[in-house]
Amino acid sequence: MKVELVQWPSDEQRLAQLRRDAVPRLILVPEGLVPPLSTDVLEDWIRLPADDDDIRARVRVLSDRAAGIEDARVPELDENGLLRVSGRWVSLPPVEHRLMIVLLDRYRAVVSREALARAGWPDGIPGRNVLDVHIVRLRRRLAPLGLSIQTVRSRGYLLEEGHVVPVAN
Amino acid sequence: MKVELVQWPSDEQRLAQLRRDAVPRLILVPEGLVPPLSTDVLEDWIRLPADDDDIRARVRVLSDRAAGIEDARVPELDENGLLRVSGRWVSLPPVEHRLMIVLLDRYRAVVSREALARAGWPDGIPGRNVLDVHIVRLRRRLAPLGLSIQTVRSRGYLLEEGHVVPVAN
DNA sequence: TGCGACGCTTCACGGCGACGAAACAACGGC
DNA sequence: GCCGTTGTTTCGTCGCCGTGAAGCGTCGCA
Repeated sequence: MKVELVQWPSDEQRLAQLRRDAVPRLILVPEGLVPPLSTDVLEDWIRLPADDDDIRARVRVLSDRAAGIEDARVPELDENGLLRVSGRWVSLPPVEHRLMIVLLDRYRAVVSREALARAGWPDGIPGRNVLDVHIVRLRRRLAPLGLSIQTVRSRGYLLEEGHVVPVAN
Repeated sequence: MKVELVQWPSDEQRLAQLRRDAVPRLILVPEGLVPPLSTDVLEDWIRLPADDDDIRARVRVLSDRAAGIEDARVPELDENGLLRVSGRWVSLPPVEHRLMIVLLDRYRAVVSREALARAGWPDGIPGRNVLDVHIVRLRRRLAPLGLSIQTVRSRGYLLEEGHVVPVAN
């Protein structure tokens, strides 16, 4: 993941934005100025003037950390129906658990309604509307984890990271 | 928490030990040498010669991070039924003690009701509802320690740090 | 352009089972 | 005796799941 270089204190506003967006960043602090401190593991700073290799070293570490956090963002489903993503979790009831297995198996790809129906109800689907209802319920349960199910009309559904709606101030 | 200062590369062995012990540490790197890099959030380095304030700043951040991790550390249960977490403690009666052993063994993972029943009553469970009642009592005892037992419906229970529930409007 | 068919979303409802919690009684150590 | 622990009963609550129905946009077709 790309690491942003931030001039201090001239880039203060940009720094605030990068912090909100959880973007890894290295703050360049001129001689004589106090660095802005944070325990955020995606933030680091370096005193100027600095060796290019030192800057590269700190950028490298930040980038590796971001990659590690990124890995933690891919959802994991255990055999008990517990779905974990980036530290948080929800428990999925039996039907939604079975649906989630195939959705995760084809993460970011389309899964047909038939495939979902077979996964959710191996003994045959009870009603014509059941799948739709369970998709709605699954959507609501996934939202707090930052996951969303997209509809691909007349093709099926697709699981992906939720879209972060830009907050209008 | 105390942050260790490490001379590089002369303190290399000590550094390895500190890493194993998860002790926060700041590595002092003389001019011209390549710093040892790690994504460990409890490790940082600084190029010499450095301003005392800069060293203090980095030590401060490491210390704050260690404090944050300290708060989240896993609870410990001794053979007398004393449960300690972040300085505070409670004493657990026999049944709850045995339940707690398996809950801690699978910290943050689901423990089935059957497993809990076997742990709590090795000679067979007396009644149908006993486990539920003891879970309730355990919950009340754990709450002051910031621990909570989550229900995973029809699958079991799960022990974790208590949730600070963000109040919705 | 207007209309209906279709696909999808969402809600409200009822049945069922799992779980929560209070209240009470029995037991035992200090 | 007093208090903490334990088991039991009982009742209330909540989650899960299927069903019916209303709403809405898209597409095909006359």
